[in-house]
Amino acid sequence: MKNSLVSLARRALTVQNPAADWRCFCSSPSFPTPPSNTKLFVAGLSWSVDEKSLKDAFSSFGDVTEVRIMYDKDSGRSRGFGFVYFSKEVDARSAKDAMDGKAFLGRPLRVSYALEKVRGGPIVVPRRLNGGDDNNSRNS
DNA sequence: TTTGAGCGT
Repeated sequence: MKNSLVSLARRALTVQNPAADWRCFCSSPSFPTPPSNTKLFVAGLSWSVDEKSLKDAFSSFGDVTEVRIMYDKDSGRSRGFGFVYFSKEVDARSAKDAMDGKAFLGRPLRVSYALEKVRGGPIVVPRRLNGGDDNNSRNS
């Protein structure tokens, strides 16, 4: 019967890719363990710091999967900050807690969790929540 | 060319 073939064809077209639906579930914003905790934002780097030395410094606290330093495309020098990828968030936290504030190559190092990259959207920096131009009056 | 808050192809 032709009707049977049509039904089959319709079914095939209706099914499409079930994987697409799964993708939506996987990219749910309410994911329990965000991988953002494994990415560390390292600032305060000297202009002569390379990825190798940075990785060597952070690899002592855990498994460093990758280290990336932002370089200036014009001058080719490092921008003074980079990103360190850890395999475990516990190692990342240890490294952050240990290397944050420590001097690296003569410069104070600042380590914090990297912000999640958002496509086509401004990066939210929860750092400037402490006011700005107002003078802080200390209470004793 | 030289030193500093920051968040990336």
